[in-house]
Amino acid sequence: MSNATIYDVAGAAGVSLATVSRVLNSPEKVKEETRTRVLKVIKELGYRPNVIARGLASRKTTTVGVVISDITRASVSEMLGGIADIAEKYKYSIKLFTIHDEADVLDTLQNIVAEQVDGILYLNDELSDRDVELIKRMFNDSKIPYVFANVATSDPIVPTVSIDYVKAGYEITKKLIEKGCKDIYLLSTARRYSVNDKKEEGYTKAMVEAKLEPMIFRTSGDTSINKPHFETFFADINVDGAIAVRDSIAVSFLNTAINNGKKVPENLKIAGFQNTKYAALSRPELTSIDIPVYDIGAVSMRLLTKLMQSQDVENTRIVLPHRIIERQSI
Amino acid sequence: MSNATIYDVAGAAGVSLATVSRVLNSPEKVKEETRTRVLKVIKELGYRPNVIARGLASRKTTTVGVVISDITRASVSEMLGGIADIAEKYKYSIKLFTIHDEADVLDTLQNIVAEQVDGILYLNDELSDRDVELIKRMFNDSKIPYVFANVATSDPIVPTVSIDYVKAGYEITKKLIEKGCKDIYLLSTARRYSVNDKKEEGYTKAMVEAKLEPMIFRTSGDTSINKPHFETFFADINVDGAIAVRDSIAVSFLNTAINNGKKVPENLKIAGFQNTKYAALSRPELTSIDIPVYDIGAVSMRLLTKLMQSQDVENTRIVLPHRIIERQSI
DNA sequence: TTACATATTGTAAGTGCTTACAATTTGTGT
DNA sequence: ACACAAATTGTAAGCACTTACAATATGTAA
Repeated sequence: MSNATIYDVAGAAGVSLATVSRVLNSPEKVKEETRTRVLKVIKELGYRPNVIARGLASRKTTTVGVVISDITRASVSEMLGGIADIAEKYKYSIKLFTIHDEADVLDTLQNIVAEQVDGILYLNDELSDRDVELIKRMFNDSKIPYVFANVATSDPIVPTVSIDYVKAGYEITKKLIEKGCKDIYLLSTARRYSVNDKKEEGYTKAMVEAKLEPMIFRTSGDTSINKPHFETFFADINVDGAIAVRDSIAVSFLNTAINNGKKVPENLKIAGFQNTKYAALSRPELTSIDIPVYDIGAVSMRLLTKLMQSQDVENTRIVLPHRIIERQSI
Repeated sequence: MSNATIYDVAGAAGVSLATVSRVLNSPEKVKEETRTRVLKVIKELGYRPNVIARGLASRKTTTVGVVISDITRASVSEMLGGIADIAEKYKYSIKLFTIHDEADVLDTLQNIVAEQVDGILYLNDELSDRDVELIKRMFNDSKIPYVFANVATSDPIVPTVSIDYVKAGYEITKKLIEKGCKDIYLLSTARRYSVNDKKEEGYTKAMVEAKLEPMIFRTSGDTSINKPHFETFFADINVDGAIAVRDSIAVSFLNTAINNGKKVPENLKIAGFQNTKYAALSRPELTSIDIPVYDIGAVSMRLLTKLMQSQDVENTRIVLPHRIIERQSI
């Protein structure tokens, strides 16, 4: 079927292959009459230009590489949703690259470059400033436009779409303090993520301002691990407020608390981050910082398209708004 | 940097470009000595073959297309995880294609074919038999190997990796009956999914066998919609057992039930499907059918690689095992 | 009608690789 | 040292497009 080539079309339409190519790429350069004739043949033959050949000849693949570490995380897949929608709109294809921390990052990136993508979207909230610097240099060298999505970096140059995690951490902490909490814990991950560091920064700032002692409890993001961890927590710790860096951690903590006789929100107020489905599916429902993950994906893809088409971009460091979704848990 | 071409390598190594190509593609055909020399130059120049040019010349792109509808669903992203891991192992790249029901499916598929992928993985539990037939014909025409992942089809030929959803539905229903439930509802989606139809089939079979009345309640998969829906449910309906086609629906139902004074599992036993994180994060914890979603992805990708390399495949319809994870909710 | 600008189309040279085939080198047995 | 086969390397023709440049057709004003 649709394995017709541009030659077949040219032959059937009685024109040269260059004309067919023009009909597809710069139709205004072709006389109306022949254009419609060629288009008719194209439709009849079900012709679709071979994307690979086009990519080789034009040195553009209309493909973007999306680099992710763990796709199964809810925030990542939702971001991908936003990316996919915008990519489709601008006719870009998406090539997925997973990167593992054990692996040689530079090596993987070189592979990505060899894939001839037109641009790269890097989603990774675990990136340190040093990583960012490394990756940035690599992409600059190969002159491929790139955008970091949901990466907290202090580099003032790299194109980034994210939210102000420090502010978010500060605000939710302040809110708990206003509600009368004194012993507020931040439930964070054992492994360091740059965005979680920012949340911690905001939390700490609010606590110190209120002359309260900041207390960070680190555990795993895995429910089966953090649950027993939380069990021991209630045995000997005094707590009337908790902010978790992820909703799933917050819900796990909330369940354990209630099983240990705590009343939420009366004795203990809990909030999460991300406003995922978990928040709406807990009992009581969880207060959470809504992070526009889908939008982060969509906006970063949009920014990348501008960069790829070397349009002027006024601001390459976009901070999206967040807001506190107040539910029953505080 | 790494924008060296095969000519550069050939020049620097003092061989023809054909030899360089051989070093990369069939190293046994080139003398040990020159091979090491060429490899050394390759490393020095940081040369990586241009994947696009290679694809054009060899008519193989070592890329698979993965077709999905809604990537944000937990089961989909987890499947993608399995796919990505196996793809990496066999050095295949992944190109993502999202397909919307409003859109012209055939048109989208033709685009995918034009992308010159070596194989296609179709993830979509919403597919009807008629859809499958259509898609199958399309792929056969263009001679591209394909595998359906997590699609329930009665077609005996199409390569598929899935689980026995009828059996799963039957088993969980039977389990509730054994535990003494009489008024067991199946909570399904308003929109029809082929896999949900299978679950319903198994449920109905078990109910009829036990001389109980099968009752299917259809609602949205969206919590904010099904929650009020469930509220009205308890006003005038007698129920002592519920099986939901998704964990998130089960948890939403469970929360509403408890808020309406039901005791779970004493008065009401609830089970879900998929054994996602939601199941472990509900209170009480949710019994659920564990569906090896990651494995479905991994196995289907493995099957596809075999098909792409036209290896003999004994069985192209793979049924993976499921099992009931019994927790506190039944 | 002619000269010239402009619109339209065709020709052919890439794009960076693979691979069939030809040419050359090497090794073997005599 | 020679004939021949096998191993190794090189030459060149694609692969299916894009695009600069050339060629031709068309339109306009004098």
